[in-house]
Amino acid sequence: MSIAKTYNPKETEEKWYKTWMENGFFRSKPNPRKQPYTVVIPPPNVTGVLHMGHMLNNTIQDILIRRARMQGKEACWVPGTDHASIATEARVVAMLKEKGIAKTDLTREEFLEYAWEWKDKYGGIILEQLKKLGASCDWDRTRFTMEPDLTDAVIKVFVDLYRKNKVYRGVRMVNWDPMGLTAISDEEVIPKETVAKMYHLRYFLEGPSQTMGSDYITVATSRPETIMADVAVAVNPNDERYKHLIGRNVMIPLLNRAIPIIADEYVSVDFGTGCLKVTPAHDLNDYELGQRHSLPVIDILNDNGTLNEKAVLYVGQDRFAARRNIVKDLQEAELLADVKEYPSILQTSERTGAVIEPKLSMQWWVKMDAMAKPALDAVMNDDIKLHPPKFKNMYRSWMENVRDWCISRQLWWGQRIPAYYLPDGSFVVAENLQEALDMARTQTENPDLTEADLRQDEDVLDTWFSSWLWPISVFDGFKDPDNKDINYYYPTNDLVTAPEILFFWVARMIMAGYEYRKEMPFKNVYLTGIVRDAQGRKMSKSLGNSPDPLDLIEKYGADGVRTGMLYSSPAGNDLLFDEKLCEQGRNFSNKIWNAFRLISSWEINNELENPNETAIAWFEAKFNLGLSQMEEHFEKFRMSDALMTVYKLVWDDFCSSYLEMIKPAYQQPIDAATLKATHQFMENVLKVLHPFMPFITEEIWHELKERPIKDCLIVAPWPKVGKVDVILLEKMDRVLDVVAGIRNIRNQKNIPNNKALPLHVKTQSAHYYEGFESIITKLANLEEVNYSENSLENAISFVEGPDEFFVPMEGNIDLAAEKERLEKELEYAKGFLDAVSKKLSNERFVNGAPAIVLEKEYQKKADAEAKIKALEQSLAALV
RNA sequence: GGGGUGUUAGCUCAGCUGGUUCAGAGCACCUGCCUUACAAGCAGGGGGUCACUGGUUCGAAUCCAGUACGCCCCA
Repeated sequence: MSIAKTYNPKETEEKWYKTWMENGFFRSKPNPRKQPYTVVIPPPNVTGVLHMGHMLNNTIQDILIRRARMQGKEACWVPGTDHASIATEARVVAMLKEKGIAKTDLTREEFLEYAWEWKDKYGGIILEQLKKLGASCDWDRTRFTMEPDLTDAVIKVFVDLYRKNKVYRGVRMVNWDPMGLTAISDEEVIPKETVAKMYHLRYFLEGPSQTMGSDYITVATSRPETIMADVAVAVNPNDERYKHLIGRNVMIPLLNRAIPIIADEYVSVDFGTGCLKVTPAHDLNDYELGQRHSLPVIDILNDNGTLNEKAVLYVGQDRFAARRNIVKDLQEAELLADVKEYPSILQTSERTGAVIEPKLSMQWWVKMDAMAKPALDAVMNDDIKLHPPKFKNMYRSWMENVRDWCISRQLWWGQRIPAYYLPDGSFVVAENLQEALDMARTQTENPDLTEADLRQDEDVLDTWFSSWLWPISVFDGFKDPDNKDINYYYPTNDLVTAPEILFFWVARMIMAGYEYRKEMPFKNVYLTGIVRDAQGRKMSKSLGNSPDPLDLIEKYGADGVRTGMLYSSPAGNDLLFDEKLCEQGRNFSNKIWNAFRLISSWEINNELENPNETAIAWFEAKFNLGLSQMEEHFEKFRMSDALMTVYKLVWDDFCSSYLEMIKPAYQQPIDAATLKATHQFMENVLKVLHPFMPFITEEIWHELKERPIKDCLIVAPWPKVGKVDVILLEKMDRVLDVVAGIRNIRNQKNIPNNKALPLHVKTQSAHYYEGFESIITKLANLEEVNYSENSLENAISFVEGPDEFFVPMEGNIDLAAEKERLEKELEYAKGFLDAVSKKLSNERFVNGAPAIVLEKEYQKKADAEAKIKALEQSLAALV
């Protein structure tokens, strides 16, 4: 049989993904005999297409799931998408616009019809893409945050929290787009750097002036047109300039309304004039300041950005026209002291380009304090572990200063808030209209109320208000709180997500978990870094620096891309992605492929003795050591290190060392025992590689020998760590160093590899090399090995441990160079001995250091002395 | 402004509660090889004042303080 010289991922990937699906290997159902291992996917946005962040995140989840599955756990990875109200609505609005339809022309119902149509058409793309990556999700469990069951859950929770007084209605500052006449989210606000003008205005003190010339204070503002909404002037309590004025009143320029001077730490002394006019209706910080000091709120703007009658002056003018006019009037009244330019950031609307107006409006909120408490404790006491733990601090500072959560959005795509307003202005909150009507009738004592009298809230709920229920709702834990699935799979095990949403999402899931299941939603949170380009820039569509993951898979194979993603992604650190990493991944695939080719090319000869016992015992030890290191990395969620451990185990130990040791001469057969052991090793190697590189390993698993189709690697048992023969490993380390020493001589002296060399070993303990001689001979291509207690003349030598190795050169030696090399080595050894001796002659060290350390130092000293002696003899022999 | 976190080879990072010849790995680089598993490869090699300054200690990349620079979160 002939096997392709390079691995061909494409058909392999399709074939095995299909086979895994057909055999239901991804599927999971509660199995009391097995330990559950559960991961819920961070639901990608339905509008999304696969980007590098998803690649990293889902590769990691797949690795965890595949390993758990092989470990014999009931592995369940639940996939799904979230409805992404803002993004999806924007997408649908754009699509409608192309068709010449404006959102305002449609009713809510008509719009939603278009939106669902859009979702059905495009919403599944990203999940299909995940399959290309090899993601072994239980696709039968795919959920969507706006599907009926999950919507019911959201409504139920809203109503429940409202009744527990944890949801309330209150005023909040939103980003108002006066042109689009809608509130928009922070994400839709585009900051633009501009040079703004700072106007210095004179506010005269109320009452009789004390001294001439100091009877006013100067307030700096960039928005003079809002002075009519002023309710106070604030100064820093430590500001010597104004301390004496705190508590007095000043008059608003032009308007001549009196407002108080108040003191607040918020005001910075060195910005502007140190006097801040407080306009709670038109600035978020001012609003909070106003709340702290119980100041009134005067809103002087209409929704379209013109001034209303509360402004008294400039009524009906647009805010910018009003600004021009008031500046002129202030100047004429000599109330404008100065105008200064300063760099500022202007917030504009992504939709219309209009300057955003901070505007107070009625919103729905979730009270956070009570729910935050158990969620904070769970993380601080490590019930829920964050990986890496450095995020604990960040988590704590956020949870300790948590603000109430605004959950209403002025959109249509999403779950409509189940609050129903009555004709008298009051409202009821209920799971459905019928219930709402009953409540309304009771509340108003008016049995004649009809459905038509109720008006449901126009807003929808924040998408996070769906996502925070995800680990519970995907198992129908709200619909049926005691069902088999939720009881078995919850709490889930590991969550893999990005640090940016630690608060938005992770913290809130923890809150929901304790609120509704009295239990954490997951035990570990693995936080991945941000995928950046090689220059460290965040990958983004606008920069165009993000490769298309599917192109990469096409080019390097899914296995290659998976390993490429992982090579440089320590937990929580950003990953500087470079296509070269995928290339490295592909090369690794190829390496594995060729190891397989070699093994499968061997003909067996049952007559032969096994000459490879040492090599076999060694690799077994090496494998067990590697496996145990890998398990340790997995325990700590150090995926990159786990991969690197296998990488080196496979490439260096298995391929470069083990296979070279046992490889029969060209076209020679191999003995049965060695072949059997090697097959076993190969299978074990494939197993530990499988979570990282599922496709190639499954392919080789089946190529290696005929197996029934159900006997797939994906469900093969994970190897257990066996005994590690440490002594054997140590000996082989020295042996391989000897081999490297000889190869080095070859390199330096340009001796071709196919020329066999004699080796002379000067040693007191030739038996040390028993069992290894054939290995050294084979790897270094020797013709003979001699042992003696003497040096050899006319040879190049090197020292390993207590022994010295000589390769005769028949006069082909550069004596001077050789001498220099040995002297250099000798000098280093002497220096080292000096340092050790000094340490050992230091009484305080000898008294203070633990016995183990001392012992090591004495050993070091003895080794160094032996080495020096050997080197000196070699030098002597040179002459 | 507040808080967090980091600075180790050209790049990306390990280095746990101070103590092995401790200064490491992968990639990149240099040299020599198309040696019938693999040039997507093999063999070998060079490369770092562990950001800076001071302190604790018999001993510091590791602990402490300060400085510089970077990143993240919140305002």
